[in-house]
Amino acid sequence: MDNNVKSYRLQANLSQKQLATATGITRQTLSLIEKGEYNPSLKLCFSLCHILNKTLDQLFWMNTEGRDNHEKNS
Amino acid sequence: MDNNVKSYRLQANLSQKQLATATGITRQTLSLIEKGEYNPSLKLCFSLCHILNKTLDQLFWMNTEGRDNHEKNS
DNA sequence: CTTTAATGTAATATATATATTCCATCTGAA
DNA sequence: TTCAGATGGAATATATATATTACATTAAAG
Repeated sequence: MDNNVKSYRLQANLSQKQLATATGITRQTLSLIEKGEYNPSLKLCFSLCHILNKTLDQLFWMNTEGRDNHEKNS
Repeated sequence: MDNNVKSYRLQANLSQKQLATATGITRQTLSLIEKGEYNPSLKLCFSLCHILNKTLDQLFWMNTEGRDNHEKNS
């Protein structure tokens, strides 16, 4: 459940409270999401993507070496 | 909550039952997801991505004209 | 005409995401 | 030192995702 939400939030110069409010969730939920201790719904992920102007892959797809690259050009 | 799960499942020549079992969910849940009447958790999305060998964006990111392209090259 | 695979759908139960409220800690500014 | 913003964390309540079970329809195969 790791993600890039925190780094993109900081890039956008937003506090947890600001991002949470803009996204329509609570600060506590966002805090747990950033810490990777949460399993958010897809709809919530979309909301975060929209506010941060990123795609799902940018925010949530961690390309570790364990995971293969899923052959993006196929 | 639209997605490309069904088309990629058919591309992989899998039945709903086969994909659901491989993913660790029930056929009913997969059926509702494919029909867009569901808000799956991110973990479940990851499982589907893994089995179908696709990324989150490939399976769940619908670039309609309503949604902007989030400036992928920034 | 049966049988079976594939899919849609509904009712209920359970697990868990999310909100709400509250408190603690830290940092920077007055 | 005091105060306010930012964050982490816990307890409880509510909403909803998901499983389970069951039944229906359609199409293909015997």
